[in-house]
Amino acid sequence: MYAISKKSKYALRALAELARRYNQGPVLIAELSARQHIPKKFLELILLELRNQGILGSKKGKGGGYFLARTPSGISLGEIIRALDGPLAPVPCVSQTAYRTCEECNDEATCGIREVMQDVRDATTKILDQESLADMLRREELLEQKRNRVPVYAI
Amino acid sequence: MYAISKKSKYALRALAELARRYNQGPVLIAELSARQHIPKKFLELILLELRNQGILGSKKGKGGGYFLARTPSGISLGEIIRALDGPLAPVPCVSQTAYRTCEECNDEATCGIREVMQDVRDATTKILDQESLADMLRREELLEQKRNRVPVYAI
DNA sequence: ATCTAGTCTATCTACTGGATAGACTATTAA
DNA sequence: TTAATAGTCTATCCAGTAGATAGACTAGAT
Repeated sequence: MYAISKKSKYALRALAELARRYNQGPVLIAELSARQHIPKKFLELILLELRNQGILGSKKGKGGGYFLARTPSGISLGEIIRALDGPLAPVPCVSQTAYRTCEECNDEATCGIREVMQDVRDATTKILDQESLADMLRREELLEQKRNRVPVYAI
Repeated sequence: MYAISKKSKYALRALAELARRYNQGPVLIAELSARQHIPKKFLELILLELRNQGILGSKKGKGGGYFLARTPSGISLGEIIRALDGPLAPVPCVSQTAYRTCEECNDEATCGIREVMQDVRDATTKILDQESLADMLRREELLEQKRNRVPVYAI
């Protein structure tokens, strides 16, 4: 089913990098592309979209580049994914941000599928809307520490 | 993002109908198609696939048709969706049933995105693998009752 | 035997995800 | 003020998939 597109995944990685370097000035597309192994031209489109959505800011000319428009704790993963992949809901009829009726549903009010899908939506938005870029970086730090405590004894 | 395809949605509706008529003999594709407003030829493919996966049984010839291979409480929504749409995981690198490494991930063990997506996967599989067809029908009954208790006073 | 109904293969169209090319424009440092 | 730099935008492109349809084939019931 694979709900997250490559686009969003690339975006998350690029934004994580920008969050790590928050307040250290603009970062070049070329640099992000190289460090995160993201096709440069594709990344351009992604960053542009994120800028239009108010998540990123940019600066042109020499010394320019992209930077977070807000603090890393003020940007949620849910917001990022919604910006690029649209609504988080598994089916249109349970979307909060882009509701659309199922044309063939005999009666939406008593549809069991819908109720279950609503639960799924609630569960995923709860996670993704709570989790900020800052939270995600914190997770990475913890994972890093954990790995260092459990070294792999191999040559 | 819309994780559930029409195929799965059609399947859920058809299976709900078959669950409602469990132990009442085979049901014709044509009848399922008509009652649930599902394109007949498309439904054929879906039912065939579900049969190959051991979720449905079929009987040929006059008086034939499709029927549930197991009891409605023994078939989970997760199983159905997996059969038609593949793994429930939002990204391949957190799938239990079809793990695939992210080719460009610098270090999967410390990937924050991955950890969050794991949480999302856990949350959705918890719901979908717990919920059986029987549970879903029960939900519909409850919704029905609820509606009858809150009548709409309109002409 | 023959009718009925499921099975299977092939095919089609439209759409979308992922990606690339290249011209254009704004900024800034020299 | 101009050359270099770096972001912006539009146009495409290709492959794969979703959704759907057609028709021949096969097994079973009566």
